[in-house]
Amino acid sequence: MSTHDQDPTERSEEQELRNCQSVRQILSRFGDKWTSSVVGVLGDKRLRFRDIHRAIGTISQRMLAVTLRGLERDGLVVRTAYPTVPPRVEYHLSERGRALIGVLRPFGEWVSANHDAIEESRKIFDGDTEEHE
Amino acid sequence: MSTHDQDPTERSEEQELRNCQSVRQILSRFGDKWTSSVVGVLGDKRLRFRDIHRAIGTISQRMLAVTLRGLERDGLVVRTAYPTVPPRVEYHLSERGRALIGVLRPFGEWVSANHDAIEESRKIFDGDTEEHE
DNA sequence: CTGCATCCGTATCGATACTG
DNA sequence: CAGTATCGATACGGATGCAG
Repeated sequence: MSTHDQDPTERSEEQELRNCQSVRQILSRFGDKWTSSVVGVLGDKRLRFRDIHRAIGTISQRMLAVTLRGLERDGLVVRTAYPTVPPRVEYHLSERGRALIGVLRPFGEWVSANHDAIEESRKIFDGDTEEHE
Repeated sequence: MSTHDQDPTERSEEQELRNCQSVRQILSRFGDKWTSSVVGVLGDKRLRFRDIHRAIGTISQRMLAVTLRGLERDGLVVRTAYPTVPPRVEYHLSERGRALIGVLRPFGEWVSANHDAIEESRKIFDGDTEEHE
């Protein structure tokens, strides 16, 4: 995973574990409740806080602020504040953010393609375990 | 949430939002604390509960059971129980599971490549916000 | 050996109210 | 407009004990 591994037998477990943690950190950011929606709404656009808030509709101001902070902290979103009255703040995806969603796209397509099959697996699984009662 | 969307001009947005939810569901499974470790340990092998437990080392039995149930429910892992005494249960990745980690690999490589840069962004961000005290 | 039940601490989320 | 502060509800994770 880390580099192009030419050692298929046994690459360093230690490094793989560390790597696993990094991957999980990013994955859990996108696995949280709002990040993917925010990134999806942003797309290639520059949007104000209010516009993102309205576009998503069901997110609270607090969670939008928290989500944007997290993305900004990782350098995936750029925040631009204009010192005007009333204040105006714009957000847009950084280069890094755009690259990341590009890498994530094949994953999204796979999920779309397999969504129905996964749903069915869940139904079957839930049905089977219920029969124990 | 997407049900009240009354914008007839942009139908793709609606579908994209629904899609977003599906993607997030899978993403949050892999974003949880243990799934990626379990999948990583499994690899191409068939392993018993106990072996997975030992391989990860720090996971509790409870969380391993919960994680495996979740993966099995989505059809990503296959569980095989032998009715012996003492019981013996083996787990291995399904075809679907293998396909999914294949799709996830480019993501993992991207994270490895950008891990240091992200770390630095966080340090800078945390340093800047601390100055407010 | 497998893995569920229980309890408990912590983290996350959401609603509301408030500030600059 | 763009947030922060506070609180309560819920979800998640870990330790322990026990059953099949």
